[in-house]
Amino acid sequence: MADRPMSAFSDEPTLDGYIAKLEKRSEISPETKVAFCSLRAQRIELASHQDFIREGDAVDRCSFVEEGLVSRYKTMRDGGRQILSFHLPGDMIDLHASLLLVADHGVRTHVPTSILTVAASDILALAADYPELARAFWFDTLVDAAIFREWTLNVGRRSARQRVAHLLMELAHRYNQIGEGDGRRFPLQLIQADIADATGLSAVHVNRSLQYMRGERLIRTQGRMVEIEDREGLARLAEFDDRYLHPEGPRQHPRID
Amino acid sequence: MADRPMSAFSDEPTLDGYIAKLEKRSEISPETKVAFCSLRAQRIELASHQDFIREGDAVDRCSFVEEGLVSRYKTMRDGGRQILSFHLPGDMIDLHASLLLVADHGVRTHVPTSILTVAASDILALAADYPELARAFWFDTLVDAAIFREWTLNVGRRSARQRVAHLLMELAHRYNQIGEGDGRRFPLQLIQADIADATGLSAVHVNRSLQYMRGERLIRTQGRMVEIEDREGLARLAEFDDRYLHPEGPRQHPRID
DNA sequence: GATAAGAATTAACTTGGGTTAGTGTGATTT
DNA sequence: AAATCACACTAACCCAAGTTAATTCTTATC
Repeated sequence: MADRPMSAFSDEPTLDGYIAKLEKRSEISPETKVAFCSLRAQRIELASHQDFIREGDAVDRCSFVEEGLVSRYKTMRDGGRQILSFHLPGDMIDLHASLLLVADHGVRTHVPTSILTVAASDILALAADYPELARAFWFDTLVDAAIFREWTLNVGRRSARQRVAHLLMELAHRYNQIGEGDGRRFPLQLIQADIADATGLSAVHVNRSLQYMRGERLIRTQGRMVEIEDREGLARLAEFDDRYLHPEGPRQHPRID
Repeated sequence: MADRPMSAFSDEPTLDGYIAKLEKRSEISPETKVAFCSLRAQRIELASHQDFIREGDAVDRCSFVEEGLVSRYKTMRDGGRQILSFHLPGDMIDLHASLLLVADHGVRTHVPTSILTVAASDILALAADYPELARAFWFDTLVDAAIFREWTLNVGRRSARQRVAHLLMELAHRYNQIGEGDGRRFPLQLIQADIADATGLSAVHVNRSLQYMRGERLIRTQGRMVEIEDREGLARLAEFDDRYLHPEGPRQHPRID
């Protein structure tokens, strides 16, 4: 958390992070921006490894990560956990709460995290009034789905080393997208048991995989920071292709009258 | 295919199947229905095990399954395939084509299949004019994402037997939703290698898993038909909970002015 | 009804990753 | 500076699932 000092938090909860993300993808008119930013948001501050939403909870608010790191996960009867996605600052989580009524998965933090929540009904009303936003929300949902597909491939068909390598590549890319690091260095705010939960492996085997990658000079770690030493090598190992992250934004000017 | 005779195909491609699906979830006004059904659709007839879309293809049309069965999949360099989802008659596939430009996965048939395609720009224009439809498309995308999440759990954390059992339960439910079978019997239009691709297993191990389930009197098979003998038992084995299929439709009357 | 092709099944053997039960190690707390 | 805690790391052993390859069984097709 050293990179983003607590002093950066304004007292008034603002949704600037998400707007910044939208603007990277397509132009947003000033009116839309004003309307979105005037949503009444509530800030929630959570400690590390805290449940924010539990599976089965009724949900009526959508949430954004302002600062920190959260994951969405499902659990098995035997306690096994599968992490489904990670959400970095500026990400909207639980956009689905706007249309679905019950959470089919949990959300929890991995570091001290600040979350902003907005009433789902406000999001829907806004989507009805500003087609630009409706499209942006839909696009967000589509990218979400694309990432889930890639994760299904990851845990379904890749070897342990590939799975861990792929996760590291994804995180490096996504931290880069939000302006942290250069696509090679990023703060790995996860313990090895978390990586295991995300990759469908045991913590012990995650450790073995990380050591293999260090031994092959693909990555280096110093404390919580990861540095990708050999980008091509790691990408080759992971069969990583960043297209599924859809950094380019939605199709433009789609209306043909 | 015996259940749905080829004669059921009208000569004019119609999108009735999808409309029927939407109407199960929420009321659709007659005008919206007319507007949707007047979309210019093209029908494509495909043989069994044919690629319809290949990974990396530029996509500018959205497609619906009229009759048959298709899957979306990703492939590995070594030829390994991971099926990401199945699509039954009435399902919209590649709704994401309306906003994303390149397919990040392939689509192929498993039996002779008839597909209807509509220009992505027409879909977007319609979504802009009929908020009802925009919401329906978004909801569809959310349910899609929910199914991908469940599949990630399936291949990431469940045992081989559980994975296969879970897939059978999902298919039984979905065929039931579209009025085929009673939730116990359904046509399994997949070879064991397909099940392997969907569950992240080898075909041999799928065979072992199926035999286990037959031995435990959980399922019975006759040719391509599967009958679930012990619904509770299979659900328990699979840890199946149908909520992720969201049969209930989207949140109603969400607008609060 | 012979032939061929496509699937399902079986068996023998291998292996990647899980499990258990530890031992470091560096940060906090007292 | 001892004690505690959380996490990283190791080693020994095990097993679920993969691999290969041969053998039925089914289904089309001629």
